[in-house]
Amino acid sequence: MAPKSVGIEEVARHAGVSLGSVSHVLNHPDRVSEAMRERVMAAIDELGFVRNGSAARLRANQSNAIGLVVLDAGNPFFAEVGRGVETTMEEHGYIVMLCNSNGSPQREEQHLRFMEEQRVAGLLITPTTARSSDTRLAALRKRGVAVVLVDEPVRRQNQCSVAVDDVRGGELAGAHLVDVGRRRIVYVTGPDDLRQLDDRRVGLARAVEKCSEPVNVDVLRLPAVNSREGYRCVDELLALHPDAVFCGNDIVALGVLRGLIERGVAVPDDVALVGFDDIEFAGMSAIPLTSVRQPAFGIGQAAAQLLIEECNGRPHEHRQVSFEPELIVRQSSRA
Amino acid sequence: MAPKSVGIEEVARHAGVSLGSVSHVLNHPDRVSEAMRERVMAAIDELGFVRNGSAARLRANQSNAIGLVVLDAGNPFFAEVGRGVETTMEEHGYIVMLCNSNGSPQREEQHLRFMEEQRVAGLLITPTTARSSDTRLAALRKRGVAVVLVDEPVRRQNQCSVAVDDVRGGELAGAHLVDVGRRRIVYVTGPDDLRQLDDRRVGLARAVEKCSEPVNVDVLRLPAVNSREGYRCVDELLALHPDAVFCGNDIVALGVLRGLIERGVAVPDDVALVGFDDIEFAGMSAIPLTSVRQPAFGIGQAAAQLLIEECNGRPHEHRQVSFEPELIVRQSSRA
DNA sequence: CCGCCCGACAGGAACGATTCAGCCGAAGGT
DNA sequence: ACCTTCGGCTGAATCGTTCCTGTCGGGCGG
Repeated sequence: MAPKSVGIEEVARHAGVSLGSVSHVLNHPDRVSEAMRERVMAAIDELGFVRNGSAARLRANQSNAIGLVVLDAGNPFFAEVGRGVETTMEEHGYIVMLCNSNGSPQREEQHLRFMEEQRVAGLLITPTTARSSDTRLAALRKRGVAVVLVDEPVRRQNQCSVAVDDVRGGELAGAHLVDVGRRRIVYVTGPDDLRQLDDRRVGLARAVEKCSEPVNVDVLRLPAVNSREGYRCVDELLALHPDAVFCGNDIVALGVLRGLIERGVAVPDDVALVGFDDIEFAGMSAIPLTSVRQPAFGIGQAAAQLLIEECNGRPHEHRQVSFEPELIVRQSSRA
Repeated sequence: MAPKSVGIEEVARHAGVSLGSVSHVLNHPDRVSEAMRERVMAAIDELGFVRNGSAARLRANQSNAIGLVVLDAGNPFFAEVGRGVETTMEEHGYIVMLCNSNGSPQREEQHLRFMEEQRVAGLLITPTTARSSDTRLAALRKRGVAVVLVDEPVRRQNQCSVAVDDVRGGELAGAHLVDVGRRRIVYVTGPDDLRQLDDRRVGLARAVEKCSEPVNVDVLRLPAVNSREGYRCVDELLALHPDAVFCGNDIVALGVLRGLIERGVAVPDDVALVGFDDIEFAGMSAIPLTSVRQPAFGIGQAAAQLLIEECNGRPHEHRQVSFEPELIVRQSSRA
């Protein structure tokens, strides 16, 4: 079937030059004469030669690809982060391989191993759980792979990271809900090991403590953080008789919102609703959603920038970039 | 700096066995004794060995990775297709590399070349434009790479493809709008070379022709197919005085919807609105959006299935899978 | 005119895993 | 007791590039 894949050698023969010269044309066009370049290029086109990246990397022991492992590629927030990463990486000649861990440590593990086998130059990752990822990431770093944590806070000083202060974000949301007079808040979160979601809960709790009147906070834990689960949990949610609901992210909030509307619950009059991320659709939902904005695109860009610095191996100081979250108040929680 | 990356040879030495045996343990665990396997595994763990995928592929000249190149990774429709692909591929031990062409042929070209250099086993692609992609895809196929077109209709019989009948989808939408008494329809589309969007327009035109009364159809072309552009174009859109708007996809429709609402246009009374794709958020928007559903997850699964068949090289007959679109009527276009 | 230097190219040794032919020793058949 | 067989293992050849070392010829200074 395969028409004897053509290698650099055949190109050389066809152009009547040596093997090494072909390589030079490809990698150091400035070091060869014009005539040579043209001859070789002609042969390449004619034979339809494509360089074998595996062989090249085997020899060079590094590639121009970087890996991006996200928690949920279907979440517009991460899609936007990805766009930021790609934009920056493209400018620097890197290729981005996007992998989706779907919040599953096993899948994450699988992807990381693959990346490691591919000898990627660097890795951007939103870890599923700090514990499970730490050892593998340490191993990667020891092997010389640059690693930048995305959407993960300063844990230790020995690594680069980009994050939004999730606690602060939760606090903003909580303070706002208390402000508009809510006293029975339910926090809707996901599987118990997602750090971001937990930090937001902590922030909420902190804001609530500052209130002079007593405020009740319940937590509703979903098996997965997506619209469907948000929609499904509404009965359970209403059983807690909240006057406000704060969701760990917008896609859950949108699911919840739909459920509330279907049951005739008035938003925000009966129940105020606040999400997190401020994805594009938050402002377009049935009742425009109050949300805590994260600068997704900027996060991606910043992470890519850090990774590039680290890849270039300059005497590199690990840095932690932190973005401030911003509360965007819309109709779903107005007084 | 890298601590002398450990190779298979060092593992062999450490375990006191031959180099070939280590390879056997990794690739044909059934052909070696229990004792050997344990010894080698211990050495691997101890040294933190990770196989060099480049070397392996160089020798084998094929990998277990497949590429997925989509038009817009930020569009929930493609995200869902991606999920379908990943789910199926994972079951068969393949790794999916997701690349985003963002509708740009250059970027697509860049990604395709990268994939080719990587010697991926197969490729799933939603081409930007048929013309620009055709020659490169043909080259890939000639080189023995399986290629399946995603969301692209039966163009020729010599390739696999998975698609939804976009013309039919457009027809469904058009017939519906005519049914609910609309006579001044604007079709909102994107850059002129996107096949899907054009097919939908053709379907719309076909439906309109069947109407006994005269129906006016205008076309509004946006520079990009996203919410922002949809939102921006509303003034221009309203200048055409439509009583119905059909958008090439849901994300544009959601942008348009937001613009209409802000301007106090009553939906569906003044203007009926229909989208395409039926993404998850369509049903959750300010005014639930009528949309033409595509089974995104199923499309991804089917495409992956075809690709796997083709990869396995069985005497493979190229097949074209076609899904039927389904009109989901919601409030945005109800009579 | 001779030697030197320099640019342009040729040739070949890695890179690390795979795989195949071959080897060895034990078990089984005659 | 000898030959065959077979499982389990070894070692070397191999994949396609890269990059370093060598060679060759021409230009230039002495």
